[in-house]
Amino acid sequence: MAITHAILASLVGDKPCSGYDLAKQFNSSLGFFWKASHQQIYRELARMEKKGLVMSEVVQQEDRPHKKIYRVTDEGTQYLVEWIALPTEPSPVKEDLLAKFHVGYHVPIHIIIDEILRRRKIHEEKLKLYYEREREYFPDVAQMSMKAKFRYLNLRRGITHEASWISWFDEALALLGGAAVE
Amino acid sequence: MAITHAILASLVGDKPCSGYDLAKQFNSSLGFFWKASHQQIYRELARMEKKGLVMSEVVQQEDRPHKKIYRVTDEGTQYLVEWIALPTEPSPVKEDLLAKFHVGYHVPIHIIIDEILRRRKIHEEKLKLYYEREREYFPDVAQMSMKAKFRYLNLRRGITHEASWISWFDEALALLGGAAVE
DNA sequence: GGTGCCATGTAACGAGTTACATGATTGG
DNA sequence: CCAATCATGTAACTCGTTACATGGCACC
Repeated sequence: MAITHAILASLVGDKPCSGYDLAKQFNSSLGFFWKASHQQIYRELARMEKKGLVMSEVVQQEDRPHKKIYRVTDEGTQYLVEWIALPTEPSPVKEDLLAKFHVGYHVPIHIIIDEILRRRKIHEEKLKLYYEREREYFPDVAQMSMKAKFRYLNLRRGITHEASWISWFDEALALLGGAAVE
Repeated sequence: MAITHAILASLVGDKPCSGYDLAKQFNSSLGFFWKASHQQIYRELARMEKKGLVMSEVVQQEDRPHKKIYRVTDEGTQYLVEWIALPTEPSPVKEDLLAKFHVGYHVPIHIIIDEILRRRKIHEEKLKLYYEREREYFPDVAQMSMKAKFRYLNLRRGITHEASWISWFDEALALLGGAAVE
């Protein structure tokens, strides 16, 4: 029962929108806390509507396919608020790269080093993107609404997360004798 | 196709063992890169045996239930090594707490603060545990076998991960005006 | 003419969780 | 006597991924 919460949080925290819009958001800003494919989102929205947590309205558009806009019902809002008050455990870890490291000494070291360099780049690009967003959207940290503070903190979580990966990659390269990062 | 890899990595990187043993390990050392319940592990082992990736042998014990010890076949080893050479993407993010933050301004602030303090404690305890293990098992970083280096790096990943959470929690407390951490 | 975006979905499968079930031994 | 540990599993369900399907418009 977790993608339900992510969808509710999105519809309440931002605004009513279509499954298509949600799918896009889950690949960008909402991607800080959740990833989901459009198929999963459509299926879940249908279920949630059956349960009365959201309601939909079809909107016709010119020169474009129709949209099905979903909004959260009172029942859905209550459900979300009650959930927030419940304690949450850290999310379970699933990280392929660490499984590879567990047996890394069984393969030629250059395979590992190459993979580290490749992954490091990915995380570095993401970090750069987050820093840009930070400069653009949150220039004045001292003067922020409550809503802005929470959004800022989510972005900051993305930043600390990516930064911790990068510092670990550098540690790994130093220990395994990989080439210096340009 | 991912728990397969985690199980193979465990059996190859440590030693042949039972589903029960695997389940325990997935809650401790292997827990750095994977979490799995015993039900899931038993099911997956059965599937893997059917595919020929592992083979089992029943071992009778005195005063205890029998054990079914699994070991990796040549085919399984090859499958694992080939997988390691493939690139891996960062694991998808799913973090309830950030979904809560997305709509955090809709609930009384003390609920959020309490949850931050509770979660911070959990991560702090884990970090402490990891540091102890670091001191105990890896006292001499300069002199390590290849295998030890990889194990050490996985532990270090746990450490950087937990540390990044804690620094973020402190940031959040400062911004949201929570009580100072004792 | 091809690629990509807009916008919806279905179907099949594999991954992961929760509940249920059994039965012996050890330790407080 | 109760709880925990050892050790196995089945069944039912939801979550998540991959593949398939449709069809129009915009841009190069």
